[in-house]
Amino acid sequence: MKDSHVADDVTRAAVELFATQGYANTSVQQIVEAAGVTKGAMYHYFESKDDLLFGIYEKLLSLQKSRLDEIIARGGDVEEVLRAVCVDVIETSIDHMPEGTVFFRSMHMLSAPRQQEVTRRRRAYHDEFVELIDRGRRDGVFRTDIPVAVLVAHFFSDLHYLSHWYSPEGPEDKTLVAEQLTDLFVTSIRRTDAPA
Amino acid sequence: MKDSHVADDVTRAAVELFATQGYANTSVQQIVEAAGVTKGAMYHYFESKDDLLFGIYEKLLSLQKSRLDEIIARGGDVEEVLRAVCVDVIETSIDHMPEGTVFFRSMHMLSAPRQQEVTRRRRAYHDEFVELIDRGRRDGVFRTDIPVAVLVAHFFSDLHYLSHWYSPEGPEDKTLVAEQLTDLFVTSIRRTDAPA
DNA sequence: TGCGGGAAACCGACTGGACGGTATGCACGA
DNA sequence: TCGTGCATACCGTCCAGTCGGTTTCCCGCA
Repeated sequence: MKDSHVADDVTRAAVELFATQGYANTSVQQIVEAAGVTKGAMYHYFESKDDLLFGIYEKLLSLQKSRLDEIIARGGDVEEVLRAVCVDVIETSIDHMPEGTVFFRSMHMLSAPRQQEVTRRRRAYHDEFVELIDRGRRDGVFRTDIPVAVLVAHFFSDLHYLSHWYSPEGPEDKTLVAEQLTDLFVTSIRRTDAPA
Repeated sequence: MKDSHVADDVTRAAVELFATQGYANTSVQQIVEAAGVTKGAMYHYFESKDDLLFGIYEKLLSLQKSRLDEIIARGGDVEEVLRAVCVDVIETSIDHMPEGTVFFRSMHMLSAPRQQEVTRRRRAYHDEFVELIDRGRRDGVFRTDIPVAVLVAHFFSDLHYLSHWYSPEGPEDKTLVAEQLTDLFVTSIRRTDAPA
């Protein structure tokens, strides 16, 4: 996958179609027609249909990971950092909703090795997130009566579900929703009683 | 779709295969082989592959809706009822994890009219859930600074995500996780300040 | 109890079409 | 004249669904 207007157009069309119809229900023919190119052109830039899908993941994963790193690198109060991370990843997810939809819906359609690669990259994000919460727990800010795995899953679930209910054309404002979901999460994991 | 050992076996095999390989990647041939029957037998009980998928949804939706109705009918303190509803639906989801996985992953593979039917049934559940939270708000128990839609989505997201992280063979106990997730949710939506 | 017959259950080879991927060739700029 | 970028026709495969045929089951009747 290289840079070119063909590759870009194809990727854009693919994301759109995969998100609305699903990966399996979208033929390569449909994609190239929507992108206004021919199959030959497409297969000149991509090795396979699978390649197309992986490219979408690749881009989204890189983006989110680099944003996470950047926010954490800025440092500061744990709760503030966590809030910033949450708000940012929700907003980014909303900005890339079609990609997100495809991501969660079609990951199992990838070839096994590529699925592993995606899982590996996601775990990197996951682990950094866990570390952040752990820091908050050591500082006595976050509750320790619930396993971290559950806490983390509780937040990631919101990201997953976004594409199932949020509509950019709807009444809810992007930033507002991001702050509201973040607030719900942070409120629920904050320690309220005195340390044991 | 009628009752018979063939129909049951086929359904069971289909759920299992759809959950692990995805709907599109599973051929009818694979299903009937796994179920130990022939294609002819299967097509005697089901109209299409699509029918098979819809049957899975149908059963899960009916089950969860009837459990919801029953719990609400018992009545009682709003927060207690909500907790019971949440814990129950999480436990049920865990008990039927393969169905849930298929549900969230392959709904878009259904024919348009059947997708609508599923959406309709889900909305029925959704609306009842909203009503419960609204009651809690009127009673001054739940916060009103966040739209109900966001609150509800925040909970449903946990159900969706379950199949992505929870493993019945893992260290986490089903009931415990259900209670923990419920607690996180209820804690976050409870009103903490005095009414405005 | 045995029999006839009709319907329901079941079998599995086959078909028609879709689809991912390829082979071949051409245009054009360096 | 050579390579890159692309067009187009084509191929092999796979698979949902069908269909003619066979077996099993059941029930009325002698």
